[in-house]
Amino acid sequence: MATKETLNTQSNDPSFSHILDELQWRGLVALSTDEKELRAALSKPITFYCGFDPTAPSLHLGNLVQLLTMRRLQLAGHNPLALVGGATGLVGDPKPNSERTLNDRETVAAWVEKLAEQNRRFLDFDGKNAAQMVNNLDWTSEYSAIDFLREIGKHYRVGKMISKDAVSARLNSDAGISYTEFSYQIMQGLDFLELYRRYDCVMQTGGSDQWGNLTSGTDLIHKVEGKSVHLIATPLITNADGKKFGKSEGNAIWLDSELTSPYAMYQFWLNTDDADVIDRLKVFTFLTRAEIAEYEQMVAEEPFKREAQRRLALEVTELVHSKQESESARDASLALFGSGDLGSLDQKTLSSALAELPSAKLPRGAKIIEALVATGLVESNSEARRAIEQGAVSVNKVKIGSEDEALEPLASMSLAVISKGKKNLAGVFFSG
RNA sequence: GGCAAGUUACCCAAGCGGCCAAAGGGAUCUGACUGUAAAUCAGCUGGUGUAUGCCUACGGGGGUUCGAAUCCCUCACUUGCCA
Repeated sequence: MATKETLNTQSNDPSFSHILDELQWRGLVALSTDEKELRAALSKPITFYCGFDPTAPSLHLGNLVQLLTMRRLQLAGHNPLALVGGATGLVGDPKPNSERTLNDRETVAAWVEKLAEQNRRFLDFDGKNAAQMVNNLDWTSEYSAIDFLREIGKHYRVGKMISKDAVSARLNSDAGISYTEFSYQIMQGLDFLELYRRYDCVMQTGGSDQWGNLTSGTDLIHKVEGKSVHLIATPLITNADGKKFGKSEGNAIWLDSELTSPYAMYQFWLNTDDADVIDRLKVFTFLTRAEIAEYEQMVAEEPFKREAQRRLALEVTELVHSKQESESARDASLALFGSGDLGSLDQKTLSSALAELPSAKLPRGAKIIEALVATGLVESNSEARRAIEQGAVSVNKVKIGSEDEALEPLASMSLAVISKGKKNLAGVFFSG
């Protein structure tokens, strides 16, 4: 993968003497099992795992928190197992408000492949403490219902299962909960047990919203094997303004460049709130404590320069995509937002900037409305008209007053920049 | 298995024969102010495009009626109580 070189540049901050100290400083430990024991366990190389369920064709920023936590642990000498939920994805973990719709087996299997592929870009699968990929379908598919109920189910008390947040929230909601989703915690417990047996895996990491499912495994191992194993739960990343983190225009930010372009990724991070940017640098970059302290000062003294946001955007875009794509995204952002005068840019700069944006090929003389729809800036003609009425639409940075105005190419070029609002830009390439 | 209540747009939720493309929140989007920030204020939010039109939409299907989100039947799902 193109990001192998990026992996090689990563390291933990040597100013921390214990990996747990660094994780805590980065705000990555929301909950954990007994800290003393955890600290002791982490002082020598251990094997740990984190699971990713195939609920979509790509991982998103929430998963990136997990991936980076795993990577930091790997850099500290521990052995990561990246688990893809070929089995748990067929069942579905309980969401707080609604029952999931089951995806068919082919879809889940295809998504498993995609998630596995993405995992390979964030962890090192070569070298001395190489990561390994595991799929829980490998050990669950061989269980018969009877074996499952006798060997695993017997260790679970319904009272305790019901009291877990994810389940009780659903029991108290209108949606209720199916037996299928109710059983999810048992499957996750089984995963940990199997990995403990097969790989001597003694720690699991995951999101704090999964705490109930994480403890399912430690409890099971304690009962069956009489051993204490460990957990680290990362906090749910939230924004200072209370809005959901990791969404842009209501859509998730995906790690797959087909779903979220490097440019969109860069823009997302560039728009990080001042109040959040330092926390984000800690969680999503490998900058050291000292470097981040410098940015903290910059944010306090000259927030309008947005140095921290720029660095954050560049770093994370490189991490998720590549150095080259990250720099292109940055250059495109500078070109399109910078001077305000697109005419001063040469065709080459502008073309490469537009390549980062959604775009459409249209015949000369096409209507502005057509361009808005064709580029995907709006979803319907009505929405396009509404946007124009609201004064949201510009062509080549010049505001459009009426839908009848001509869609002119920029200067002597055969392209135009069309925008809805300040941040939604698209390119139009004229043919003929 | 029985009884009761419920299923409304992205989410919550009102409406209980015509004035319903559906109140009110929330969320997204847009404008102003700014730093591509936050906060604040304002506006939009089914489609078609200009027709007091038409199409689609109040869980699915069927019916009553000039007219149904609203009444009836039926199916599915959800919740609660009883078994």
